[in-house]
Amino acid sequence: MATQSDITHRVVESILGQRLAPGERLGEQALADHFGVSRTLIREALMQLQARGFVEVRTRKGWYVVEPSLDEARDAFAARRAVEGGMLRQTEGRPLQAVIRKLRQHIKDEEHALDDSDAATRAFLLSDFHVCLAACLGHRVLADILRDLTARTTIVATLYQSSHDARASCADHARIVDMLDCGDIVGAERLMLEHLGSVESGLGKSIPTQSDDRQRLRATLAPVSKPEPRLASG
Amino acid sequence: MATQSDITHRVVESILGQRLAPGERLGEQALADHFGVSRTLIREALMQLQARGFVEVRTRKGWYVVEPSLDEARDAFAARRAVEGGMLRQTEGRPLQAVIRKLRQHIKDEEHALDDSDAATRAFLLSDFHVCLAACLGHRVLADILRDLTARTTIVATLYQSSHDARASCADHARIVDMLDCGDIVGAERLMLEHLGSVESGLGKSIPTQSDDRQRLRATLAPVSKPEPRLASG
DNA sequence: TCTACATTACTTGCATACAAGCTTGTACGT
DNA sequence: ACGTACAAGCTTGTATGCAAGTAATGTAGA
Repeated sequence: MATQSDITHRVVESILGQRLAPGERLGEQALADHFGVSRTLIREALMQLQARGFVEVRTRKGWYVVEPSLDEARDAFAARRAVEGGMLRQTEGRPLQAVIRKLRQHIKDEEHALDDSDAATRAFLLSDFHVCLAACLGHRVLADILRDLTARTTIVATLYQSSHDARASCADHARIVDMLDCGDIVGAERLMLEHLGSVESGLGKSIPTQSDDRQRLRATLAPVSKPEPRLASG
Repeated sequence: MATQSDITHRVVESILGQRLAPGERLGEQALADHFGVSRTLIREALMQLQARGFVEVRTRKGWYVVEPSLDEARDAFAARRAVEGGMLRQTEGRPLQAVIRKLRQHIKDEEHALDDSDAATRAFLLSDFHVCLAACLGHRVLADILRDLTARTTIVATLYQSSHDARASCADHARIVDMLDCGDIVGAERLMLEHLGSVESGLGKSIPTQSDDRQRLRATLAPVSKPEPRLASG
């Protein structure tokens, strides 16, 4: 038996792990069956996710993971630059030893995941670094905000097939922490902005077609030229 | 007949207008009766408001407007400093004429409200300035975030009876826009941080009593010393 | 008079039932 | 053969009903 918290957590985790694709349909009954609860609970969870900007409802048609436009995608990155840049700048003159220790541990986890873990874990950890940074700095509200913002940019990255490499992101993170360790806050802020910029610049290479349904359909109906490595079954 | 949007909007507006006090109880049936809908819709709206951090539910007891602790209050202000400071800094080198024109109009509205309008409108406009700033700069996501953040600090201000004057805030806003007009972004950022700091510094003078119910009761039962100008009825 | 306990009223938690609408499939008319 | 009208099934939207728990009240006993 699952609670609303379980449901919302699982959905957010799936988004952060890039297992839930933008435009994907979330049927109430299907979710209810999956979690073993009634549609009421599912609905309440979806409402919360809607308020956080993860899903949207098309009346009498269904719930869908949001599909940000290119403008909205850029807006989300701009928001992250403002928030994360501003946050770093506000830390000027604070003791950071404990923070740095925790962040180094997080980066170690990222590196391990690069070799060992699945793509979902990798994507999750890379996003979680930014949340963790806020949390380590004692910013609870900003941590919550960044969880939602990174999820949004993760959706964007999934949608526009960001070309940015996981290893590059991890290396960026390490450099940021190094800079913090030097006590160079402004430098760390600069690196953070560059990091976000490079992730964003991987976007826009492939623009999705109008409606997701159409896009989905088109992708499904073009199996010949599709560059997928191999198909497990079917 | 009201939709969820109506309900959430009205609640948020009431919070921004300081008509809904922190700790205030929101009975599902009472809201349902008020809006002329069933508890289901009310519940869904409350779930959204919960996800946005405005209300919390105590199981089998009721829904309440959140009552941030002093720590949470400071955290909210810290978040606003990071977000609004970072946002301003990101505007470096952008044309601001149209933005400044809109903000000047907004400040005019604030000044009018200082003389003519009720306290709710005043409080709403003062908060809305910050949302408007984000929106004028083209930051939709940040505007949404700031709407929630300003609401949270408004709750805080209500709870801790911030001593900061509406006129002072309005003057601060005007100075910030003037600084933007000079093209001095960094100066505007500094003024913004000072503004937020002075609002925050009005806090903590009076610590609220234990339970809000008792506090509310006490306020209700002390009509003699209550400094309200007049009572419309009852 | 004070305390312990049962009862009662009230509130949320969750599921189910029904209404409204969209999509799809089919048959009929042209 | 083609287009339209109609009907069936599935999905969301909303209300209602019942279960579970809390707080308050009244009552009996010391």
